[in-house]
Amino acid sequence: MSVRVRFAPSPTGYLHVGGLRTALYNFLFAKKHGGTFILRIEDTDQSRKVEGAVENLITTLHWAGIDFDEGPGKDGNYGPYIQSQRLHVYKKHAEQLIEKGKAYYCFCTPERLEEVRKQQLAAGVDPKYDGHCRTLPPDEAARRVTSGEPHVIRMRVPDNGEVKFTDLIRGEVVIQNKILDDQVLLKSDGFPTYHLAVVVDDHLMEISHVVRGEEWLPSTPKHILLYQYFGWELPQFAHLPLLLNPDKSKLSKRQGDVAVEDYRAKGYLKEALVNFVAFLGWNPGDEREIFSMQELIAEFSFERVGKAGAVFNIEKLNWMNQQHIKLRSANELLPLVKPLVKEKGWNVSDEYLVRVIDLMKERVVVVNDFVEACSYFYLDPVTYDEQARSKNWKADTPSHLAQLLDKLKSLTSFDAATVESTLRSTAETLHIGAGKLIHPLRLAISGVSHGPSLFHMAEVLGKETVVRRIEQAMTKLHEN
RNA sequence: GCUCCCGUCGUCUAGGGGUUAGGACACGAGCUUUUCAAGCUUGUAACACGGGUUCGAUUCCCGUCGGGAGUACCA
Repeated sequence: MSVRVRFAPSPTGYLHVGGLRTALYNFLFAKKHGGTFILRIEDTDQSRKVEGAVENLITTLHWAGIDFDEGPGKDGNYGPYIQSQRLHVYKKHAEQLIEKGKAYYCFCTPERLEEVRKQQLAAGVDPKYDGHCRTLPPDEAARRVTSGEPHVIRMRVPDNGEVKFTDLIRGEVVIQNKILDDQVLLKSDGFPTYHLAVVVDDHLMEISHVVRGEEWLPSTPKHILLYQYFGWELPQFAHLPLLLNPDKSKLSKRQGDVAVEDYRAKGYLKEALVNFVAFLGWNPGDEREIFSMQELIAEFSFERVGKAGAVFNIEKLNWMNQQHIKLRSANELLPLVKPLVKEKGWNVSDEYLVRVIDLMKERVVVVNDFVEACSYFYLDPVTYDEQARSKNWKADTPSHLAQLLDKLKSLTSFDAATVESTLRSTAETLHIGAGKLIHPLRLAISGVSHGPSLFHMAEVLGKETVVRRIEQAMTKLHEN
């Protein structure tokens, strides 16, 4: 049997990192088994529809390297892939169930339902549909439907018995029918509910494995009942553990960023985010942690997916991002850094930027740090770190620096080694430690006390800039 | 409330009837070093609890507790 899996988000906003992981596991599983990965849009709730959300979803998935084989704009033979375009399909199937006696028309108003619920709650009973329309004679129901009375279609759940199924991740799960509600399948606006739409679409699209979040586990028995009512073969189910906030509740906005594009905007690499999210609930069984998409595909399996929820831990993501940045060459990083520099209005050549990236690569966490954490590569310092100044800028510093400046000015080549030997020989002549020149020089040319190798920094900055900044520092730091 | 799921360092996790319970992030110390990182070495830190089963349970069973999810004409 060929593997066909799907990622089926509702277009209610942006791609959530939890959604990214669900999509990723589906994708990995499909690719590993030479299967098909499908994107299906579950937009059956008109009130929650957000303009542009589908496009955004597709763009973000593509950014992450998760491309679908079938989906909106990429037709296989199972389209359309947007549920709002399949309304007639659901209606037909709901009616089929009515004919079989497995579903029935319900004319209860929302007000009555609300009232019933209230009473049940007050009486300490489980809130559940009371079956008011369950026994309506079919001809009467049909008459009321044709007369245009508002109605929904509900599934008829057996009063007893149980539903048993095997989840690829959780093993055997058993649920008693009697706790299941007569779920609405077709809403009064003619749209299906999730429960009808997934089952119908998963069957029609020949989905072999339903891989989704754990929040669907409790409603899976309803879906299984529907498969049985239709006489369809069951797919395999795999319910993924949830992604959690630091306080262990289901990952949500409010406690941090949840949109994939937020992480992208902050300068996280797609490789890092994918790698990180893959490891939230899965591991290869050994001690390797840094994985490429290809490696994930090669090694992924549901057997190695855990059952417990996983806290989304930014610290670890930061570390992984560093690792992936170090794995990339400066040239590969260039296209990511360039737009950020442009945005700042800084005008530097690609060649220069590559040298900056090379110097900073080992000390940034996110790509944005290439511009945020080292502005001295682009602008002369306007302020000087006070702590560093008081520690390293002594009374005799200006005269020492003046000597160094003279020698630097006369240099014909300004590579790191030359600058270093010049500085060291100057220190020797002055009978002072090299540190007496090194620290002030760093402060003068960068304004701060930390950063890449001083001599390489000087080389990249160039003689002209270094000379200018030393002179600036000597006047500015004198004023205080 | 009810139903279901889950429970190894703070976090992500490996492991599994007998182990010095392993790794990673974070944190501490050291080395390196012109600084900051990185890197290397190293330290602190975990089997939720109570009963069983067993020669022996962290591992298997039951219960308790804890956490989460679901309980809609939302997905």
